[in-house]
Amino acid sequence: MDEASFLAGYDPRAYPSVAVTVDVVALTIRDGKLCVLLVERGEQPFAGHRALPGGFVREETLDEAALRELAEETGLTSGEAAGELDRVHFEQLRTYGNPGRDPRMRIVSVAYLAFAPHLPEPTAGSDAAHAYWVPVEEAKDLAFDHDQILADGLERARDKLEYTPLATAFVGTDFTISELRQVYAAVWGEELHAGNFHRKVLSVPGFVESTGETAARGGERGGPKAKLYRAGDARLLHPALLRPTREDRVR
Amino acid sequence: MDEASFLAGYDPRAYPSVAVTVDVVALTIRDGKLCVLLVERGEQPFAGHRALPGGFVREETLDEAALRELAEETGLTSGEAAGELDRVHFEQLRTYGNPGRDPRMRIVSVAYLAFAPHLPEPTAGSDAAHAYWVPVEEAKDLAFDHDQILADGLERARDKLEYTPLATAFVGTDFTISELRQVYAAVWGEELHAGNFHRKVLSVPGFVESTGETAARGGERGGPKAKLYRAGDARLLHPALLRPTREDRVR
DNA sequence: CCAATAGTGTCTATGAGACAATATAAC
DNA sequence: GTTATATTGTCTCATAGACACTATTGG
Repeated sequence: MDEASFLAGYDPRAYPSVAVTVDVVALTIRDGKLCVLLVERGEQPFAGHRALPGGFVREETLDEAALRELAEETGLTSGEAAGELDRVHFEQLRTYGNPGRDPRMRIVSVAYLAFAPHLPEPTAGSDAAHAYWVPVEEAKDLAFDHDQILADGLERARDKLEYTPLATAFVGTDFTISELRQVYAAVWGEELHAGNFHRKVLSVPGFVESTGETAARGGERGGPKAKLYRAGDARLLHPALLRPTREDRVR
Repeated sequence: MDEASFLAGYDPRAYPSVAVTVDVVALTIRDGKLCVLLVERGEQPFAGHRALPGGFVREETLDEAALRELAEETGLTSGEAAGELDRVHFEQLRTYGNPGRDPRMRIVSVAYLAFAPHLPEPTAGSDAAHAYWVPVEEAKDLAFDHDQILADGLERARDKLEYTPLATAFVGTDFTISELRQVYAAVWGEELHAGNFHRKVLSVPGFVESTGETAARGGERGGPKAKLYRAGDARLLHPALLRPTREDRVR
């Protein structure tokens, strides 16, 4: 029986109540580490545990709900700070709806993935005082099934770095090739050969384009001033930047 | 405010009622064409239109709901025919929840993608009498946002053929390289060079393994008897079988 | 000066794809 | 026999990655 004929004959409110929420895996890079935005839970269940930011879906699209939740948790809801959210890349990750994933009632949660260049630390005193960035390797024992959601989000992020220009969502509008390489290193958790990476990025059509400008200064410990680039118009990278040591992932 | 603290303070039943359904994009190959399973709608809205099979989620996981719906629509619910479903590859596609996607109420639908070797035509007289396989290029003007869901499913399927052994889900347990090539041709909608495809498939570790057997007979119009293979243990293809003419998809 | 980094050059191994060649089986 | 198909061979070009080298800048 299809959805509609079912609907025509039944009142859905007669069914056990189901709630729909969004949860957001928001990733950024701070101090060379890949970090995820977490909130502190003060109440049962999972009091004292950390969780992904999220909340109920209102009269809005799922995408809007996810963006709203991120804005609320980061405190970037107004003023010039709200503009920061414009550069955040958003995409739906996956939906989690196992019975029992929330001990109180049936909750179906649509998880989103967000990639941010460098959002500020949520400031104390705001609504978001209980939210903060945590290096992903320290984000363990999250509430509900959020460990799984985070793991799925990280896997997606690592995969998409290979064949999309997603990495540019983690840096400013103007960036050096080294900065881009550090994004890959942080997300993949391994160093990349600077020379080969440099040549490869420039060889992918539409990945980056030169601004003609040069960085204000060299590296912290010396080195020439790097050229600046901005994101190109490619939506897919071809050829892709395959990550090393993918043999493990094959079987 | 996160999901849980919100829950603690609010009765979700006070919110506008939201229903959760699953819709299934079930694909198979019949007569060399990629086909999708559709159901005929007899009632408003969208009476006379076709739709993807789907229905409400019950006290079960989302995956179970999708599998159940497919079983009901294909009539493969009992006996030896039910075993056919064991070889169906299932994966979650995406969730659709825009307000207004169903004109009657807020419905959030979790879409699934199913790849089947060769399911029988749903038999008349069963519950599934109103369901049938349709070549994807003829599947237009579907109910609700199902055109979009189908398009997303096809895009996913085409992508996954590149880097996963998904194509083996469309053929029997034993198959020839030519049969595998015809799967790629049907899903990608373009012919592939037989010689290069052959060598490439065999060069990917874990994609296929020889059975040692040979097909009972040659091609319909002549040719040698092909060797038989079965799916290997690879979960990802490396190197990938990149599809031709991907330049269009880059920008 | 010294150390670190940006950027380029070179070499090798591998894969993609065009094309050709050979062998086998249906009709 | 004729034709289509399975399978293998060969050649060329592009790319990945290892490694080396030069130039530039901060300290």
